[in-house]
Amino acid sequence: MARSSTRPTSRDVAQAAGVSQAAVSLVLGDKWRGRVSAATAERVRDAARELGYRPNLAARNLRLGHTRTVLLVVPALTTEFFAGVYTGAARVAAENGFGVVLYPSPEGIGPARDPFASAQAALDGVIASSMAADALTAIRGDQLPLVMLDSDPDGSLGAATVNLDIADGFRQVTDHLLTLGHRRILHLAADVPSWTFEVRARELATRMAAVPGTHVRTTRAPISIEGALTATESALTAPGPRPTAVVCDDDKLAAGAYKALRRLGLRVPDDVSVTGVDDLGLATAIDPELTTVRLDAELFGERGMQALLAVLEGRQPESGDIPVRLVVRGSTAPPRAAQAPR
Amino acid sequence: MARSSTRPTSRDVAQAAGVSQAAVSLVLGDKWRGRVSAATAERVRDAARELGYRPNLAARNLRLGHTRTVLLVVPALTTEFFAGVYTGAARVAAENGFGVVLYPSPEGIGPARDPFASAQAALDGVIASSMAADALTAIRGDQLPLVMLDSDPDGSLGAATVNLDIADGFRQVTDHLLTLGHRRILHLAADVPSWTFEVRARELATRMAAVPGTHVRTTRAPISIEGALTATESALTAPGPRPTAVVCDDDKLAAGAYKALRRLGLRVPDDVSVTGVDDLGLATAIDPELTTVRLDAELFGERGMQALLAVLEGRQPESGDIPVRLVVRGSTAPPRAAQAPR
DNA sequence: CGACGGACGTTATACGTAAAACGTGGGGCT
DNA sequence: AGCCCCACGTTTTACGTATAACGTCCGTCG
Repeated sequence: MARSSTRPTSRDVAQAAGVSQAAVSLVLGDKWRGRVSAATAERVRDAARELGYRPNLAARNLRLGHTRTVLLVVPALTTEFFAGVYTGAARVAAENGFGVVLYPSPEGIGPARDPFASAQAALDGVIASSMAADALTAIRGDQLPLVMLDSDPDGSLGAATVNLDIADGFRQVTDHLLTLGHRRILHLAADVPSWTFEVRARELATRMAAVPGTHVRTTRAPISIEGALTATESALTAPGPRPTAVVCDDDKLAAGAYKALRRLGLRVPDDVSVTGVDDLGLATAIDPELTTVRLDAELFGERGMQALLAVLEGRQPESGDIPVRLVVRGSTAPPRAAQAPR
Repeated sequence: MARSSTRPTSRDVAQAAGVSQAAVSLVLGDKWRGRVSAATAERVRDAARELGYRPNLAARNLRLGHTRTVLLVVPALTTEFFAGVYTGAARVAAENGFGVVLYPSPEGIGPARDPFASAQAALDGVIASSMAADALTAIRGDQLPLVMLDSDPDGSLGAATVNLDIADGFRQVTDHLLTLGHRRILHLAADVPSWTFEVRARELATRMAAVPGTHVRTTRAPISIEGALTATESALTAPGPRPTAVVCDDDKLAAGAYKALRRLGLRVPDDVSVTGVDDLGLATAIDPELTTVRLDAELFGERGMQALLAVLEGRQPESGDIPVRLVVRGSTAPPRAAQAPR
């Protein structure tokens, strides 16, 4: 496991395998048929794996004169629509050995920059959302400087983290609902394995447990309107006293909850209060407007980048969670029972 | 204007300026103080400009051993939230001489690919949305193979285009509303200079003009809920007979129209019908669910990529617009007048 | 008057890869 | 027996850049 501080090159692999650099290139480029014996090829591959060899893309691109990479320019605000465009393009690209990189045209990114300055790539570091969990193992393969967004600060990755203070957000939500008089809460949780969602569940549970006579039920749903709809519908038609409030991990889940409640003939907020998290456009598009925890996505990104810069310069990244704020709108009100005379 | 078929290198610039390649590197790297005379430096810069010199980033990266580029890994579906994350990160990055490239973690992009395979960059070609108009001039600076999405097919750019058949979509919308009995329509148009929006206005106008006794009014709004709200509100409170239907260029505009109508005490679809374009999550999140033109974003992306591949291989890109389909939901109904007995 | 240093450049080199050009030994064919 | 060609590699080169190391020429100072 003794690794040199510098990345292994094809020459290192060659030395380890006892062959020339050219042989390594042939084997790894899968052009060795009839040029290298199968046994030698195997030895080369083993050595490459052993050393954790990754070809230097800058060198390859320079040599080849092309990059098999394509740029997709999309309007500044990456909407769901263009996310789909990207997915389709990336699929076809992958099938053809191409890669796709997104370049959202800049807006408020300082002076108008050369659209291609951003597109050089090969990486000095990585900022990763904890929700993109599947990519993480591969990321650790390289030992690139890494900053995790919204990940367990004590996680095993040993990476710097930048977190939203989502625990405080859920504290605010819980206090708001308790103050209004709610005692039975349904937690519509995102069915995604991520630290940030675990925190939400834990915070809601402990906060409620501190108040006698309260009750929390949890139901999980994928982050989609359909998923939230069915999950909420079945949770609310279950036997037992009906919750007076639905706390959702996400605005989109809240939108699904709205639809479920409508379908059940219940009104928001008169019969049931609803809260979300994010405060994107959706929160004010639905009726009534959603009481939700506002996350400052841009600040989040800035802090993530600053942390990565710190790591790259050998400094200690700034610590401290990013504050969040509950925005109270029309979807929360005192429960019926509380409105009735005692 | 006679350009060599291959990109000029720093050596070409050197030759043109009558100096060595090293001098070019010094001047362009702004490290020439006390090493090169001001006059020579000026000559070098002129030559570089003249030849349209662009440094080869692969070579630079190889030489420097770093790239000043960072990867942001986001969950597969690039949501508005992560668009904000990107914006913030990109701003800080730009201030520090870094670039940011988006890598949405793949989902349904064939076999799980190396997360970094996509991130090599330096470009073979470009796919550009016509809405990212500001970036286009710079794009033409390089003479990279270019595919435009939803752009004027006869445009001056001389680039390949891939278009949605949005004209047919608006034909379907118009016919749907005419069949229901609507005669007075408000067109809530996107205030964005783009071919695709021009087509919508034109198609609606000509289609309606073919039917006597019909009338279209147009009001423009930025693509946001707030913008749509105020535009719709003022358009509907203007003097004259009230439109019985609002045709929106976009689902988000439709959501704004909903809010304006609610504020005016009008019900959808009983008092006013509403249509949109896109059919994203928003269309079914609002109540009633929106009658809208469904655009197949993924197919759009695939076709864009295929076209670019064709251009790169010297083939003729496949032609033919991408079909779209009107999805009828609860936001359209016959107007009151048509329901009344004749 | 000799040498010294600043102004102005140039030459040479390395980054890591891909692949063309170049061996070399031995088995099979004529 | 002589030759060729195949299996199996190696040596060498080039991609375009940044920069360390190395000249010159001339004015100036001791």
